[in-house]
Amino acid sequence: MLTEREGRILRSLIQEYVATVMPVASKVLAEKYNLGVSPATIRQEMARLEEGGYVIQPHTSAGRIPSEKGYRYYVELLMEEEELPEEVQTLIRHQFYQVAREIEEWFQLATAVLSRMLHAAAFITYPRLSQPKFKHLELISIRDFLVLLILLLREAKLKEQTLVLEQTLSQEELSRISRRLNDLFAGLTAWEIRGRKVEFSPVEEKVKEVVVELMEAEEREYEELYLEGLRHMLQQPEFSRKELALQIAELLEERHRFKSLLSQIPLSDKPRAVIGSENPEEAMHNCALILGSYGLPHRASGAIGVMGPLRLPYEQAFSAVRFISGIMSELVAELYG
Amino acid sequence: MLTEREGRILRSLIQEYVATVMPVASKVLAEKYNLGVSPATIRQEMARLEEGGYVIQPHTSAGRIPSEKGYRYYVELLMEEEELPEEVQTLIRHQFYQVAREIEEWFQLATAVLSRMLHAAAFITYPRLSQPKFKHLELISIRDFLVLLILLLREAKLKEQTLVLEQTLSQEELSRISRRLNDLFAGLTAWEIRGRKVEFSPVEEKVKEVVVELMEAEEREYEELYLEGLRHMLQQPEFSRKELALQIAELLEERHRFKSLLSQIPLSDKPRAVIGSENPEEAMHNCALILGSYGLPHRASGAIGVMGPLRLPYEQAFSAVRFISGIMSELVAELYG
DNA sequence: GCTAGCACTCTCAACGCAAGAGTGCTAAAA
DNA sequence: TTTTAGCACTCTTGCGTTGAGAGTGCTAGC
Repeated sequence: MLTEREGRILRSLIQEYVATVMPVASKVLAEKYNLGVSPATIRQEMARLEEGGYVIQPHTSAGRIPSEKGYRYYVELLMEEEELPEEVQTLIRHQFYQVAREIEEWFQLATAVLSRMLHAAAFITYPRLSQPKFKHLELISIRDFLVLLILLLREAKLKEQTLVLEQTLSQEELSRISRRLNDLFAGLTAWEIRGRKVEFSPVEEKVKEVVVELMEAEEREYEELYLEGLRHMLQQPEFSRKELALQIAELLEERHRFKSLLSQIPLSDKPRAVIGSENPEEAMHNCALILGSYGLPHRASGAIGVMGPLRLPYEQAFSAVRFISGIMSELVAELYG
Repeated sequence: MLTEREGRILRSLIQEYVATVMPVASKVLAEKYNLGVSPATIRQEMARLEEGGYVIQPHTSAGRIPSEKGYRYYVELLMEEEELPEEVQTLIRHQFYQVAREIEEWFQLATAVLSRMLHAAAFITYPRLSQPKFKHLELISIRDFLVLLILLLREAKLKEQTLVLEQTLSQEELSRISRRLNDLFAGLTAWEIRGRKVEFSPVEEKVKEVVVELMEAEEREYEELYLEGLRHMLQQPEFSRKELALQIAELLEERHRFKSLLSQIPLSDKPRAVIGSENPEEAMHNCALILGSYGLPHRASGAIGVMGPLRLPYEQAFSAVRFISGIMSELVAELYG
């Protein structure tokens, strides 16, 4: 626990560092932030902050930069959380009501806004249910034995798959089958469908199998992930060392790695920060993540967040993520009741 | 037009440069490629190649590197095109028959194979028809006024859109409407649907409008693009200068820019190379593109290709793209008859 | 407890220098 | 006439030196 003055100095130091990306000297702190003490005093305090591990001195004759511990302390205790300015809020809301009523459009917009605002990458996942439920299926004859199965889940998630049947069926027969299965499966989970003890024709049996598989796959993992603004993140000077940038690019290209990373971090109603080596993924030890959730808790919620260098404008990031996730929640609630 | 010996030297030089990424000296050419002449002679020839603009000398005491013109000449006249080795072909074919019968899976695999094989980024677009034709539509009630419209086109492309109606309709009524429209629109193009002079109810009219819009949007541009292996490309030493790498990352993140770039280059049955400044997009003046097509000509064809540094293994790239596009053509033909 | 002053340390850019690589040219050989 | 051996020349690259500048830690006095 830091004294009040140590805290003030740490806060100023972080703000200055976030703005300038250069080690911060005692002199500039004394000049720019009216701390009411001389550089010499600040130097003494900084030495103690360093002892405590909150700041780091790259070399003897340099200023200090915040450490992970410093950022963590800042996020926890020093940050003055604020709402986005009213004008910005209306501006963003406006944009959301101008695009089409489609979840992909919202994703696109949400990530674009976050990414541009924070000069970081932004991402969002599909809203996900712990137990996806069957809503509707449709079978459409493509040609000969080939049939397209379209499966709609309760949470408005659409899946498709082509099937190869042993025999050719007319569109009428297919429609009859899909009507029957729609009646039987309405509102059920994958597990409940498996347990349904009814006589099925071989074709129906096959369709049922595929439906269950698709639903179980859906249960297992986050669905497609929207990611945008990688370029903003990689422009930041901390990623000028090429290997760093590559590690990140690699991680994000292997979507499943990033997705499984997200599912390791429990979501809460408030956005939380994952700073540097707190992150299970080694490639992200030089990054900070602000991760929030949106949607209807326990029904259809997804993750949303930004990813940037450790030197993130944390206040802004928190309020932006909070605000956008709020909007997304409203939109999702409106659409899926 | 180069003499036979100049050609041999240029070819050796390019091969050596592609392998080592360092300016090529006369001595190593004489040693490694049995050209039957001494370094001194090679030096004279290289001086003439440089006069002709086929090679460049980074500075006086360095070897030569190929210029764009040199690469172009190589691709046109010097390259010995060859098939991929038999084993590799069977290996790849095998992989294709192991994944699910789904176009996305094939895309994923095709780009992964190309990208890994050539250490470059690989991409593929959906097969596209000059005139998409209506196949089937489905209306599914979501809640209150909200309806999900699913539109399937002849070329097995699925589109979806939510509609807001003025009134609540039951699933039965929706099914009746979709049956009627399916009968009326079967096999028609957007233009033909517009011309259909039939009495429509307001709801039907609205659905028709959306269908036509979706189909026209489909006509206008390439559909979603699969891109993979950006990391392989950016690992190449020519992209160690950060700005270059960033330009590319930026270009590829703005998908529409890349797509419109692709539609500017006419597709032919043979893969073609777009080298450096031949590319209309400035950010790609340091890249080479090998661009092929696949699918059924004039019916459902898409673009497929790789993108790497100028120093691409051109023979391999051509044969790989040719081979994979062949496989994709077979698969598409099989699926869409 | 705070601060002015000063010595100390470390980085960074500039400079010079020597080694090495590869060429172009010339004169002799084929 | 063409090829080649030999050599001088040029340019890059790496390394060590040096001086300026930045920022600190410490100490003594307020």
